[in-house]
Amino acid sequence: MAKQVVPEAARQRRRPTKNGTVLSERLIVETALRMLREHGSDGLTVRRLGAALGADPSTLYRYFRSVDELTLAIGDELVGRALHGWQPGGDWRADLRTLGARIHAAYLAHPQAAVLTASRVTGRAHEIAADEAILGVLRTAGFPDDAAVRVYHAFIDQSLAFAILDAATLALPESARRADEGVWRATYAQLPADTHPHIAATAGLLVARMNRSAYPTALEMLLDSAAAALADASPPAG
Amino acid sequence: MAKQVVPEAARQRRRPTKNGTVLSERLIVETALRMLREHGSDGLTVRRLGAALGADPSTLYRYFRSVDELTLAIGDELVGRALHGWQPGGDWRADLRTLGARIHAAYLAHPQAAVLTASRVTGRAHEIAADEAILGVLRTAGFPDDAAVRVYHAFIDQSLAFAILDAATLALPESARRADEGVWRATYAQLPADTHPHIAATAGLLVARMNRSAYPTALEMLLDSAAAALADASPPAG
DNA sequence: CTCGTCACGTCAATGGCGTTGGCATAAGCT
DNA sequence: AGCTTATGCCAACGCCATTGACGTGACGAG
Repeated sequence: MAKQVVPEAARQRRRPTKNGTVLSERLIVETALRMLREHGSDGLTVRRLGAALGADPSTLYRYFRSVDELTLAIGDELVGRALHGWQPGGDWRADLRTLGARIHAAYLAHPQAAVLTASRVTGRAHEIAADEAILGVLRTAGFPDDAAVRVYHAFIDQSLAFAILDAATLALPESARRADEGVWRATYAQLPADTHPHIAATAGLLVARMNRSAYPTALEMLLDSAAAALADASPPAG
Repeated sequence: MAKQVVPEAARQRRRPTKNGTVLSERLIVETALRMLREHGSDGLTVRRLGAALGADPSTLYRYFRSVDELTLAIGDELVGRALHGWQPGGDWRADLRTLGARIHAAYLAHPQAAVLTASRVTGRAHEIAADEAILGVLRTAGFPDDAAVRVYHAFIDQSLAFAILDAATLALPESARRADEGVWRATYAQLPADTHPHIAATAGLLVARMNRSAYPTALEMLLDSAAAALADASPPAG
């Protein structure tokens, strides 16, 4: 029989843990986010999370059926933070830029968490709100439904893909990051010109660009292409 | 003292394992790839990999210092398969399209492996060959070095980001995939129009597009933009 | 043909992990 | 005051990656 997990709203009879903290879904997610940031992707374990909260590890299963469910909650919290306080401004290009930048920033603020929840569909409140917001921007701007869905899809994919890619390099454990960086300097910068002429010729430029994000450029290309589609769909008024 | 890992070439005195198989770096990587495909991302463990090879788990540490190193080898194998037999054709746009498609395909053929190695720098042979190939295509086509590096960077990022994003949804454990799909049908398709008008209005279109990749479109946008940059840099001959 | 070396396979053990079922207890309702 | 039950704790299970000590068999040297 599946263990019962009572939804947050119905929770009532909280008992403090041994050391006095009072648990809640929110407190757990926030603590998990902090642990991810401070101790890396591998630093978050049920046992350590329990310890950080002063609670027995097994207690957390009263709030989340599994680490996977906790993961989804963390992801949705990230989306929630990204969208918090956002309002559409009326210019769809500016709106999409802002939304994209917010998502990107939220992910980069917690790269380890971002990587964990990459590509999952949470179906939780914040995620749904984000989808509704994006579709709303496009449809309000006059995109026909099918074009709106196309642009929505491309926008989501591009934002997520780049945010995750950027986050992934930030989220690597310190050791892996140093290893990867070492590989660049030790291997790429030293390749002889006779076997690898093109890398050798551009090694300096390559290393300099190493940690730049390609997202802003890609987003502008997407916006241009969407604008062209919109112009086609709705011929200039008057 | 660090355990000694002898490079493949220097290996000599192979002894068959208990059940007769003769190990090699290549055999291990290929078995790992098969296990990933068949049993999912969580299905690959040192213990199970050992069992599949008929070898004691600890034996694998004679070939790879850690699972992380094995992971990098798997990633490089994927790149190697993607580029195998490829030759530049002289038209840089076509070449980049082909390279992108090959990488994309190789990743999608082993989504679990692709996700594992996402965003790592292996510094191994195949990866270096790929970088050299891409830079070669661009510089041979007449891109000045800085433009070549810019396009290279955008191309790599976009290819990898989308390949990984696409692979990630394929790579989820069966349970998570069913859960995510269920969320779409159960949650998104059922949202009432008064609270979520935009999702409700486009639910059908959204669900239909669910598993389409945004990569091809994004790649064409990138190629167009690169072509424009090239035209600026080298005014038409004649 | 013999012998020594040592690469490589195996064994056993360590400490960590997620997860579960049983139990005690205190919060809130009647 | 008494009952129900949500919630925290405990102990245990079967996994995991990794390591150090131990053999043993293949090979090169003579």
